[in-house]
Amino acid sequence: MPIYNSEVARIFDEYADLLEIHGANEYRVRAYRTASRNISYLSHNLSDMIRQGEDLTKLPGIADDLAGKITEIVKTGHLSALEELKKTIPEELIKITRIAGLGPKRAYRLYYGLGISSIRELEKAAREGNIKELPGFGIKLEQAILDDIERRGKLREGRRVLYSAAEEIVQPLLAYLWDAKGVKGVEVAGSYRRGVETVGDLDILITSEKVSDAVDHFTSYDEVERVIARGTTRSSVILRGGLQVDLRVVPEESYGAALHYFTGSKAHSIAIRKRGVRRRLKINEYGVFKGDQMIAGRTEEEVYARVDLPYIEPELRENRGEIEAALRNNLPDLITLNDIRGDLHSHTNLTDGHSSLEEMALAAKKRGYEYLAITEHSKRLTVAHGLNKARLAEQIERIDSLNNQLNGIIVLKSIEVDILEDGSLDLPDDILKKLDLVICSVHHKFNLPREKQTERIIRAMHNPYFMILGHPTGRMIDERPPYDVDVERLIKAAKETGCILELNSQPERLDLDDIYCKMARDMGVMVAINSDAHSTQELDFMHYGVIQGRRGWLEPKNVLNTRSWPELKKLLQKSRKTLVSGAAPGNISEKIGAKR
DNA sequence: GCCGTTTTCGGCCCGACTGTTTTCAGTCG
Repeated sequence: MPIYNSEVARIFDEYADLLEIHGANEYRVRAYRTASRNISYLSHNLSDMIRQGEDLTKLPGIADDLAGKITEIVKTGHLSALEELKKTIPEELIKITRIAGLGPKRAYRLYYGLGISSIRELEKAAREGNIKELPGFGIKLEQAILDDIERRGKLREGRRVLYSAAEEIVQPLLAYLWDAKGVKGVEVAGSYRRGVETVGDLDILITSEKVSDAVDHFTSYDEVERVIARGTTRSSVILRGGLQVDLRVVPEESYGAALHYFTGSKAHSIAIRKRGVRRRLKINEYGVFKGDQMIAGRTEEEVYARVDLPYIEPELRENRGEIEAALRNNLPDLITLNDIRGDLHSHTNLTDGHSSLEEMALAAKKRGYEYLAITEHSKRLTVAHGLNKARLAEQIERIDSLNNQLNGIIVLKSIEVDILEDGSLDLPDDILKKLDLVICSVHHKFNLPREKQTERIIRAMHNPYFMILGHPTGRMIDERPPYDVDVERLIKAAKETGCILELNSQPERLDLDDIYCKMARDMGVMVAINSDAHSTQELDFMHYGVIQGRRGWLEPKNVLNTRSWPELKKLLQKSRKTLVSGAAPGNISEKIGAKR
């Protein structure tokens, strides 16, 4: 059973958590966290590196000690130092540090003072009034603990909200904040601005001539349930529904510095400030300082310029190589919604969609698209009334006739065909061959062992009509984990067989995720960003996919549906001819000119 | 525990806010 990078990263993170509670040197803790983060974004498998005798200390943040620990984990599946530590500190204490107001120090005191090692015990002790008696604790902290436990109960433990749900909250809140007297600027920062698929809280930045008015206006917003902090420059509230919103009021001359600082990510901010330190500059949310003198801060561009970097787009700010790319003058020219020329995945009311064929076509035209692929489910998916060969043949005729009537939009004859358990497709080649486009997806048997699931999909990719792998991991954020599949191998197989991977824009899917998008891009495999719309309105989901794609460093040239229909048609036909004629597997990505 | 334009030891990002304290520790982002 090979150990994956994510497992090594998880073990290092857990070790860091326990070390912190144990009171270890904070920089030692930080070293494990840094290593964990670096490992989880690595595009090479650590197991492979060790087997091939590569030097792990070449990796950032890894020296002899951690290289040894990685080797131990890869060879034995666990870390003995972590097992030892668990004997002195219960691992459940980690959960306690996630409660608002509690961190490692207080968790440790709760454990040694009252023997508390679980949320349940914590709640009981707080209700009985035992916590306020501990030194360093008091009545307010005790109440705050109870409040947070209750809030988590409502929200489900540690839940973050989908980006799309946060978007619904953000729009009216921003409009409301603009109404305050003296407001000169309002912007959302934080993970929302970086386009992260789920948002833990909202960070809003405001510039105003009347600071206290702005804070008053904010805290009296109709949706505010509770005010949890109220300072002169910062204020935090909990909205109905449980989402926390932090407001920061900043002066205009600091706006860029503040926006940069509060957009994060934390890792990116730290890396930027370290570059500042090396230049004897102090960078904080008020600006860039040389001694006591402020030398920049009105715009983000100014801040970057002071550490000799070009502007870096928010979606890239994760310290996953964007600073190094900026130094090489090699930042990606990120895709935008305007680059998208069509949608290659949609359904109609013939199967499980809600709009008619004509309605979908016209809605796509209205969005300025050149083409829309109607990709109904295939017969295996009975709950969705999937099409058999005869019904698909009828649909092909309907689309042909619709295309004769329509102007300015082309409907592609397509299918989202099921990949069966043995890796064959749910419809025969003789009908697939009549289509413009074939998406292949896994919709059942999610629980196959990793090896079998991976083989199943790779076998399907060798079918000459396989063009796009739909929602490659099947995950539903917060609802269903991805099926166990080796995505790195899928990307390699896509490269070999000339297949394209989908980035599905349904807000709870966003599958591929950002990290795998970048991996596909780095390996020269193209991505198709599709809405998977089941109604005309859902065509607008495309923008979620574009945001995720930007987080995955995708440029227009990496994305299939930035091509015009004639280009796309030529490429798909060419690719199919190569594959059907039995020649060596072609590579659509290379043919279309995807670089890198 | 890592790292090196302060290079093999000494530093490692920075400030606001709260609560529990009488000057600051802990948490948070």
